[in-house]
Amino acid sequence: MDRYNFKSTEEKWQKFWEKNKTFKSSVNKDKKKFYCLEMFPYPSGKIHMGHVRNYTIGDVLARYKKLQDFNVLHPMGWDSFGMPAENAARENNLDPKEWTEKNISTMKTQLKKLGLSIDWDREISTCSPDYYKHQQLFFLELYDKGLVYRKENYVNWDPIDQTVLANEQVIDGKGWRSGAQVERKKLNQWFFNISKFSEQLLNGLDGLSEWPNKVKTMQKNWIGKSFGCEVDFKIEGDLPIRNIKCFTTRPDTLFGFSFLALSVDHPLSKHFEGNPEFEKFKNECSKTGTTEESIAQAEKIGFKTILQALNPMDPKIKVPVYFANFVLMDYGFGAVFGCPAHDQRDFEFAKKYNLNIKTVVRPKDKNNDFQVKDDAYVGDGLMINSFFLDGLKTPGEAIEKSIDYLTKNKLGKKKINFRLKDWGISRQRYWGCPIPIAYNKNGDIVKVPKEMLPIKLPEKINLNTKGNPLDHQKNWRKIKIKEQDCILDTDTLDTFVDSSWYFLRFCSPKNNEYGFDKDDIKYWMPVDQYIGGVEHAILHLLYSRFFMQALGHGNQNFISLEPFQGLFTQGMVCHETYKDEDNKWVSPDEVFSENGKDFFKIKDKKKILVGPSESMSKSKKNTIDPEKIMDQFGADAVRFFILSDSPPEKDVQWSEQGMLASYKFVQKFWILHKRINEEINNKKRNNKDVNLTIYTNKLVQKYTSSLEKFNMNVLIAYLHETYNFLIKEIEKSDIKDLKENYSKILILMSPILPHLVSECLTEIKKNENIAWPTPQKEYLEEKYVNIVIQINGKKKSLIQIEKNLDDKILIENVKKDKKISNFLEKKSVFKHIIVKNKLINLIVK
RNA sequence: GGGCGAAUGGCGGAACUGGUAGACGCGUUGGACUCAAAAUCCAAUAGUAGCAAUACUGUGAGAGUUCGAUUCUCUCUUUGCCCA
Repeated sequence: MDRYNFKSTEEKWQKFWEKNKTFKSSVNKDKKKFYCLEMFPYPSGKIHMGHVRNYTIGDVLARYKKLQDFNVLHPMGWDSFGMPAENAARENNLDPKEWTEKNISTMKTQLKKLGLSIDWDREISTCSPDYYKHQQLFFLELYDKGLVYRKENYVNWDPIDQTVLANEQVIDGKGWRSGAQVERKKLNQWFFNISKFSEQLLNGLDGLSEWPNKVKTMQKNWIGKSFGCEVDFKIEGDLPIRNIKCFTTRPDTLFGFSFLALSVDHPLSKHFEGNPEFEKFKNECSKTGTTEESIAQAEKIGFKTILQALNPMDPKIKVPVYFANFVLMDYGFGAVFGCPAHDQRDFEFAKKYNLNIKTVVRPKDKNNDFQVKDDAYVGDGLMINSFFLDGLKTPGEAIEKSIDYLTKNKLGKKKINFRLKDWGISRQRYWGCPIPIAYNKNGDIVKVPKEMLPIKLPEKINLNTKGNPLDHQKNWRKIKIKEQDCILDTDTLDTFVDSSWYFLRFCSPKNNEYGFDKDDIKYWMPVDQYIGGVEHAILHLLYSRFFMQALGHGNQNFISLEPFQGLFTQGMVCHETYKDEDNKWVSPDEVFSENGKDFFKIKDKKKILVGPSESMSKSKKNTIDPEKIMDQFGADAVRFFILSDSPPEKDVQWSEQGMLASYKFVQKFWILHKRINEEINNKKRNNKDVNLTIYTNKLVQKYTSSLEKFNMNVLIAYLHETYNFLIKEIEKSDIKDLKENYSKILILMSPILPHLVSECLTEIKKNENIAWPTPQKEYLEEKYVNIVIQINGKKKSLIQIEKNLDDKILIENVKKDKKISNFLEKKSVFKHIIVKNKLINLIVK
């Protein structure tokens, strides 16, 4: 018999879908819509297995919903601005645009080869002026709403590359590329006022019932709402400063107050300018990066001032005021009060500068003499040495009472603080969306008028310059706005901005006037199911949620405030890692094994060290090229395998044997199909065997519910099971039933194996309608049931018996069972528990 | 250090609201076909004892709730992710 030719069949169907625009979508208010979206890829060159997994999961869902007669929107685009293009271009003397476009074209071909049900007419690319023009307009809109502002801020500065680094580009305090010690530097930067929406973004999470709790918790922690207190400290000393405000979440520990620490950027610092000691200290501070981690790890250092701060709880207690490297100006008020006994960081600082350490909280199991010794005590407990707070539980009672006291005496007040900071969106890069802002001769901000948008990036420029390449584009920078000579801002937008609204653009990708059409998004939004990697759990998802808030801010026409109704985060694709004797990574292509345990290099037969399975990455060379695999086994088999071995939310191990098994399934299913088709067309059999009908109806039910729950690996198990069942049933079943049930089974399979099934269905169903089956209740109910017989809760036997049998008759039957009667010979039953149609438990003594 | 999750055969993993643990796949073993191999097909496959029917043990460890716990509660161990 002919083997299944996946190559020609897959090509045939892909052409068919493209020619017939099978997956084209348009607004149709008579139908229920389903917006299925996978995170769009960065066009890095080729697709990788992570994409295959992500897009297969999404495609299965999209095809399933389409078969359920939803109006499905399933688009695809390119997150095409970003550093890799600029780096690649610089290294190989290329143009980022050409590099990006070439990659897009390669990857698009590869995605089409996977057989995805994408509406390619809606394809977008964020680096296209057609896209970023609207983004520039959004920027101006937000500027008008007061949600964009400019301020001086610290950045991670690489002194060798003369460039700003993102936090993740700082590794162990050094630049990822140059290896230079990263410095803190002040730069003028644009910010989105995301913190204005902290409360809304936090509360919005409660409504997202179809999001994983894990992601919601991560966002919650990131937003970091804390209840605390604003405290006013009176200051004594020779400077014209009489008080300093500070925020704290632990006002209960004020009696343990032993120093006040200020950021070197605190307004007070202006009194120390020119002081060489202070300047030296400030310089020292700038050597610490800006991440919370680097600050936590850095040695705590301080600069003592001549000032003294008074304890608001007891003004007789006076403590020194320091500048310290671990206090940042953008948290609280740039000032923290030090309580060394109950904060490890303060503890280290106090030890270093020999400051008083007074214990004010004791653990519940210690008495009032408890003294902090080698480490701060940061746990819960009871207050001690704190006058009117003594004996109160902390946190809780003690915090409440201390805030009451401060409020009554006008020394402070309750305050809510958020950890979420405003979103810095300026990047000193070329390959990004230009900021539509210019400056006149006086340096005033001048908005680029709407008619002049887009501000296009200059093309084919020299990238081998220090710092921001756009700084060197003197001609490009010149712009005349309302008769004024201005120069353009040279920063570009963080690429997270590009991805914060692309899901809106997909609703109206061709709209020239605005980023989207109001009616289109009213119909399509929100995204019903969003699918992507958990690595975007915080930033991308939070920024997108912010963007919806910002667009809706003061705009009654914009209703949909949460962009993603359902969220699914899939796990990574892993593979074993290989190293040769020189400790160099070796790719799976260069390795062979005869027994699956010992591996050798193909080239020189030398032994290979097998390392643990890790997520596929180019640096560890443990990647598998999806295109090669598709050429070898076909898209359907790859789709089948990538879903088969693990639940989609967990990591999956790539396995050559598993891949081969999936390929074999496709092949043997085709043979089965040929046999069934032969039966249907040439045999006449009319009998009352309902086994197949019962099986199919049960399958429809459990298959659909597993699919709804994203248990795709279970779907694959059901398909194997179904194959094993069909092969036995094929010559027994009534022909009409065979056709009907087999058609249903094919439709269940079609989201996973779309090419194979399309081919099979044309033979079986000819021109008949194709729709997702629903189970027929009469076949789900059974006459006979299996009753488990337990004795003292342990399974001893199993009987098949009529359904809904009377308890008495059931017990009689149970006692007749050989195994049970043997067991009961010397014992007596004094109780029984019956779970209807399932189980009987005899309690025996 | 804090938060969240996970732990089931040789391996990946199933198990509905507490009710037959190990579905399905991989691997392994035996058999059929073949001169032979590959492919394919059939069978077995949690452990221990037994020729066998069968019996006992068994879901990281320990306790608890229950007629009954992989599932619920507590403690611990290991591990993953996120935040620090």
